[in-house]
Amino acid sequence: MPLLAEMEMNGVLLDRALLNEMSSSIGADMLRLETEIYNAVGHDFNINSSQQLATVLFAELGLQSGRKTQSGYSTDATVLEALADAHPVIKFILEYRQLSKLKSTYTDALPMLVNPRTGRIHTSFNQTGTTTGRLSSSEPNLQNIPIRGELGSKIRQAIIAQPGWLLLSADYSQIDLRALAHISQDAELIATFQRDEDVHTHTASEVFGVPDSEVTPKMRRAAKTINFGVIYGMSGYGLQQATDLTREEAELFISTYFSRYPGIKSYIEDTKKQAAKLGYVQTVLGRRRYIPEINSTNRLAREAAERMAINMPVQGTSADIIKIAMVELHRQMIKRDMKTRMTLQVHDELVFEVLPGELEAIKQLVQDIMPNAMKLIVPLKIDIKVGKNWGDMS
DNA sequence: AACTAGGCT
DNA sequence: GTATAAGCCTAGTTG
Repeated sequence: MPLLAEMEMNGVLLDRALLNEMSSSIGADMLRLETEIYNAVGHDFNINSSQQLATVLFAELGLQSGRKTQSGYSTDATVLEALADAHPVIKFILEYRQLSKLKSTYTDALPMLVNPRTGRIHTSFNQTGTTTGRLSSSEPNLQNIPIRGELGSKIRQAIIAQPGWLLLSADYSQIDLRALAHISQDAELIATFQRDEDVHTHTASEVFGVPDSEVTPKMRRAAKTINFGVIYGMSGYGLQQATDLTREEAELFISTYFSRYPGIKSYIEDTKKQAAKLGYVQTVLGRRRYIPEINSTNRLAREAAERMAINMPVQGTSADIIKIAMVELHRQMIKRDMKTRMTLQVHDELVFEVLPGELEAIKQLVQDIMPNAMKLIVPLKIDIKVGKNWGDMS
């Protein structure tokens, strides 16, 4: 029996042959990279050890060390990327790291978690594991299956429907920013969604002072970073780190953003004040998160608490919305005695394993229920895709 | 068990 | 002077 705090859903099927083949080919690539790395460095060492790697890079090769961790110099991807032109071994290490992650966490691990009785993977969806109201997923975590890059997308293709069936994915479009528009009541952000515009393009247009039609990909990318950054309480420094802007440009970018979206600025200020006064913040539905550190005399601790306070109502409201949709969808599927099953939730996305004869019915249900799960001041939109696996859908 | 790193939304 | 973007889970290394 699962704990009350877990949902045991139907499980998903794996293309084991695909994963097997990927494990082998990744393993072969890693061996090649290993040799390249040892040659470039002049000796063997454990590439998986960040400690040993730091010694090699910063003490032996004399590369410029950067950020420090608690125990020494960081060798994470942002540090290595900055060193990519300084020594040929860096690119090999970055590639090795990527392959190592995908192999150990996914292509090797997933097949071992197939239940011999059902032939499926049964993750646990933990309902009490987060501070914001999101679900989490474990053993295995099916909420962090790779999607980026050729290999990532290939791993996702290994999550398949049973023969003759289909997977349907329905994801909310920009749900966090729509929740933010609702909570903050910012006029400009509300108008963007009411006009059904591309939110990142529109932010770029506002901040750079050009028409939407003249927003370049680079401008849109910067706007996207700030749109997400705002939800997380990002600083000028943080924006600078995440983009190729200078510190001054980043500061200006943020202050311009707040002048164009004054409701967002007030939301952030009001939320910090409310949290300090009450000791908690809450979602639209009243789900609370207590944040005792909000009044800490330690500035770092207090500022971290402020960012949590800013983020929780947004992330938590999105979680409330998709949970309502899940409950209602489940009810309606039972009522219609459908064979189609809800199989995964990934924060703003639901995945169903669909009997083809029920495809139109489930599409209709999803389209009726998800956008109407909660009435916000802006519309909720979803995108629906269908395919034989989770990797290529249209 | 703590730490580092990296996968996802 | 210092650190600086929310929420998770898993794997490998180290002591």
